[in-house]
Amino acid sequence: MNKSAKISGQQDSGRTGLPAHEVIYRQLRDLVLFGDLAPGQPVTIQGLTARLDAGMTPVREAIRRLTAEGALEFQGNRRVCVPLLSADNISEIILARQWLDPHLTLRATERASLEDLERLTALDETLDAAITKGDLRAYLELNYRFHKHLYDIADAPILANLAEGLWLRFGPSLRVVCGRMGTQNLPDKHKDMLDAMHARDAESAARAIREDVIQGMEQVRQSLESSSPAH
Amino acid sequence: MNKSAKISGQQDSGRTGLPAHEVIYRQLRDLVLFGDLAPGQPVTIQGLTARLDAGMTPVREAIRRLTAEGALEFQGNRRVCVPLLSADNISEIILARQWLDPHLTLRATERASLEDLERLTALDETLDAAITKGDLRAYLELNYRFHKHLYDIADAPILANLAEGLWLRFGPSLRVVCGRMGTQNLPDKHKDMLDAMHARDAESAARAIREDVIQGMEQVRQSLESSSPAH
DNA sequence: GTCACTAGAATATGATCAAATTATCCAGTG
DNA sequence: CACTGGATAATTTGATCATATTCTAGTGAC
Repeated sequence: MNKSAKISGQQDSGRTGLPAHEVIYRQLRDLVLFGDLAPGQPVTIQGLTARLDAGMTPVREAIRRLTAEGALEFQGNRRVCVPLLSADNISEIILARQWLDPHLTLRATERASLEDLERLTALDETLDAAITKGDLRAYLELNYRFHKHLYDIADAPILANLAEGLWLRFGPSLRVVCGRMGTQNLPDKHKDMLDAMHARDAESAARAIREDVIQGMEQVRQSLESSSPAH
Repeated sequence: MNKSAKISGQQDSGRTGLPAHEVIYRQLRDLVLFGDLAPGQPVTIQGLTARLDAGMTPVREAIRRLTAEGALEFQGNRRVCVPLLSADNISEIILARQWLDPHLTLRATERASLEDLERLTALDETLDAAITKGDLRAYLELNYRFHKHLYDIADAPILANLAEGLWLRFGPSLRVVCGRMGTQNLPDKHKDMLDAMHARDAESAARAIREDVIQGMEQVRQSLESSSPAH
């Protein structure tokens, strides 16, 4: 009678057809991406099983994936934490995005359908609303989704994957910096970019995105530089 | 008497202090990197537990990590396989490496110690020996280690990580192409690059690496293009 | 300040359930 | 009578959990 007890075994306590480790991965990724986890904060398996109400195995696998993507960091002694980026690290990310984002924008401009342009415009308007309302969390998520949609349009899965990995790396630091400075003087070259895309002027669109990236990331770099000045 | 049987529970049947999942990860990564796994080949968890003589959990985690890095691919229906790259995929990788590798070489030239240069020279000589001997596997491994060491010298962990991820993606395809063409007309601009590094001519070194990358990767792209000609 | 001990967290295993692929069989047709 | 097509059964493989084991770090005593 107890031999066939409800030991469970598998998934889908929710309604999705997705495996649990996939669901947990996405939840944890969003936690990192939108700054719900602070840089330097330890990430424990048991803490996440409690926080996300999940089993140990799915949480383990999600942590492994995020670690491989650079969103989390092995601390040597089997501990995992959210990485603390140095100013040099940010410089690397700036360099990479300075090349990746314009290139993807170039391709996106050539391929974007009218629906795509409408979707981007709508996202940007919601983004503006979040800024004026001072809703930091919404800003971070919408800004990500704006760029993410741009990547998707570009139809270059590998390059887009690289770019997304960079977002995972600077997400926590971005949150800290924005939280420190408020949502006022945030960069928004999106309008210029959208105008250029509508005109199918790929070069101008790429240039606008490049400025958007540099402006935003330089603020992060400078903030990081002043908060940990000496080595 | 059997209750306390050798259920084991943990690691270190070898001698290393590394956790099993780390060891398995490296083994599986090398399998992908050096073409021991063919593109399209299914990767089963139970197959690997048998092949690598490991438990299920470490194998699972290794697969998750490699999947996150793009070395393996979820096939939707919970199956995992080695990715089959299209010519477009290779084009993306060429673009990225065309930017990444020269940049890293630039930095490496500025930072390389004499020991580093000696090590690179030694690696390249062993590489030449492998080519003349026609030892494909050794060529693949040494070529990787040559570039990897270059990345390490550059002292840019994030950019280096991106570059290594690209190697994982084209490793299996590279093996197929090289196996088809033999080890004769393989690119080797390493000599020019090393001369430039010795002279601390970073620009020339970067240019040499760029040609090396383009030559090698273009062969892969063209091979991919002819083997799957239609859209 | 060093060392032993303890508490807590991570690693790894095997058992068990679920799903997907493969193999098998039967019916209907040329 | 041989052959194709579809449905069902069997096997293989993946997903998840509970638990045992081991390592790390923190605590207190000497």
